[in-house]
Amino acid sequence: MEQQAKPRTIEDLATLLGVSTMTVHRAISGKPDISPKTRARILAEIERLDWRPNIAARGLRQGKTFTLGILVSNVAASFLPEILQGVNQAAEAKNYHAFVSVHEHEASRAIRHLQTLQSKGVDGIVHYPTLGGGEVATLNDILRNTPTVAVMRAVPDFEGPVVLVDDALGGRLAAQHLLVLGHDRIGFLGYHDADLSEVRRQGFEDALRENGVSLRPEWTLATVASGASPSERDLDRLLGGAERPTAIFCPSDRLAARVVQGAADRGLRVPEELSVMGYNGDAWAALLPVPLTTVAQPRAEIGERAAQMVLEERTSGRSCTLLEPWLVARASTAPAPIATR
Amino acid sequence: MEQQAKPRTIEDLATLLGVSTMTVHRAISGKPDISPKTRARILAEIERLDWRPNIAARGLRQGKTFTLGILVSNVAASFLPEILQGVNQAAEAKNYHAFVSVHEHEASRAIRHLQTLQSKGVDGIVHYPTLGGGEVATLNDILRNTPTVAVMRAVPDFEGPVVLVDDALGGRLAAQHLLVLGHDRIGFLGYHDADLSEVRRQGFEDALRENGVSLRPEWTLATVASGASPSERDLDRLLGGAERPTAIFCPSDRLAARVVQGAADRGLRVPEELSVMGYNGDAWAALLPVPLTTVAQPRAEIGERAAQMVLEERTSGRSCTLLEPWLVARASTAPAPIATR
DNA sequence: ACCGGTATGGTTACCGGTAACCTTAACGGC
DNA sequence: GCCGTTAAGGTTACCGGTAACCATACCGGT
Repeated sequence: MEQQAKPRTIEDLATLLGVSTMTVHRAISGKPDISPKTRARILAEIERLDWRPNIAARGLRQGKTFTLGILVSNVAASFLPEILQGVNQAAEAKNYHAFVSVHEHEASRAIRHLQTLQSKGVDGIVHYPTLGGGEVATLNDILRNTPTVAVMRAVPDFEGPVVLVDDALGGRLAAQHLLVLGHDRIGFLGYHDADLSEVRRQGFEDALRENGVSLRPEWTLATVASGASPSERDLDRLLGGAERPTAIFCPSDRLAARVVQGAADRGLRVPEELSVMGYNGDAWAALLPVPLTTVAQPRAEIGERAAQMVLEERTSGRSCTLLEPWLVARASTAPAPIATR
Repeated sequence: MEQQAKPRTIEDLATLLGVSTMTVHRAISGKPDISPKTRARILAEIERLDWRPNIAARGLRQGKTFTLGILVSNVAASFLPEILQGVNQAAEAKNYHAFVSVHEHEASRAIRHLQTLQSKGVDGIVHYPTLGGGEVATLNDILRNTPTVAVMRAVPDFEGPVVLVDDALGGRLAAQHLLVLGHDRIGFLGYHDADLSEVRRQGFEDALRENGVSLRPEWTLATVASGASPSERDLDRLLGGAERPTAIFCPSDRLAARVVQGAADRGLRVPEELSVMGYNGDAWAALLPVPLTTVAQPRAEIGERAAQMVLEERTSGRSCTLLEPWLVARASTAPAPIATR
């Protein structure tokens, strides 16, 4: 039983089958000018011999690689898996292959990866921008040749399309929820170095004010470094005084979870004595001892939209897709306690 | 001020500079037969014009792409970010570009991605196997042409090299820790569908037995589906009886965290009345109200080793690198309480 | 003046596919 | 019998780089 040598190239295969490379090509590409019988025979042999074309060579000739590059800082970010899933799905639906490049928060690496992606000839790039903007120049440069879209975060000088979730609206939703529950002594604990935090706070505050409730300055802290935890001092300021809020809004679930814990440490019951709201809709936040009320985002859809925009080719300049977050009410919020002062 | 057209190909560039493509090539490749002056001039122009070669074309000619593909189920898995970081670093140290392909736990997608990676001509593949083995045939097939290494998990029929952490040793370390603390009423709560869980339990049990302590069958549960949480029934069985263990070992931090919570729900103090051990060294486990004692793994090193093995080309058949885990003692374990029975 | 060697650079073919174009045989119509 | 048409397939050039080989100028030595 002689083992047939595996054909490596389309030419090997053609020789093996006694036809020309073009005929093989017609069989695999669905192009006409080949008899159904011949096509069937060739496809069967390809299957049997487990041959696959060299995608790089095809891409070189066609000027198209059916490939989508995704550039992110780090896959640990809680919402990235779902965004990637969205991108993947939209890409595969159009027969594209999507892959992820990680830059670990280093601008030089991000730039290098962007250039590599372009050099590899990807048909589009989806970027989740987290760097201060050190890569924006490169990004704009690449944008001129390769469709590129940013997701989740608006970058000041980036000239390409963006897919965002309306963070101001998210803040408003949080405010409405607390207003309906009758709260009027309300605080905020956010990040000092994350633009998202500020936008969410702004929407939150606006909605409160429109309803005649003010966000108390003495209970409005934006002191935490993103990725860090609030200090005990911050928690004391919010929860330690005789005078304290009945509800606190945080622009992330992580922060909210810490506030809940800080409240517990100080003997405050959540939600009976204190309502706490998070943001993001992280899955783990539903599994906490006190499941968090939060504002959720359509993560998979962000990815899908981004992929679609990138692949639709209409380089119609800077467009911005704005998706809507929604409220997920769980156990960390409750009607405001009767004022006891 | 006329805007100079950007050269797209090496030929455009050569024409623009009044030299041949070969001279440009010599400048960028570091090959000899070019004067330092000419090289400097060309490199300067390349910089100025922001030209980069087409990597696909280069790869086609050289039969090498300086690219490494990583295939994983889902980037949400807690330890993947660090493994990816390790792979990335090792790859970049050798001027390779590493990227990640996600199959979302679907065998058909995994197979398709593996084939795509090979078709793209990657120089190596790092795979984190989570599927039941449906992709192993494809994997072995691809292995014949492209160096491939599996990480973290041993797959029965996979014929290529593997980088593993010694889970049995991890179990033994956990056992030793509890033995030193004087525990002899010990339980286990693990997964029923994860081989890792079983191996860790085995090592744990072996080390206990060698020291004359038995892992009580009535407190040894492997009932949880991986990814799920233990049922209240399971927790009751471990913690609810009058007769109960003084220490419990879990093969993951997630599980251990739930046990700690279950203990709190039942009025048991951790670690005074119950010691709980986790596994994985997840960062968040240090931030819990009771920081978890756990067995940590050299995650970045796993990635580095895998990348090195793949890139070192020595296709010396099935080799297996075994790395060692270590114990991280935190607050969830303490000396065994005085027996009160 | 001629030769060989070196320094520098150009030419050609090729990697593995595909687009554009060319070839052949069979058939039908008049 | 001749021509046009079509079905089915083959040939050639090309995508953008690079390996292998070729060409020229200039040098010192005899």
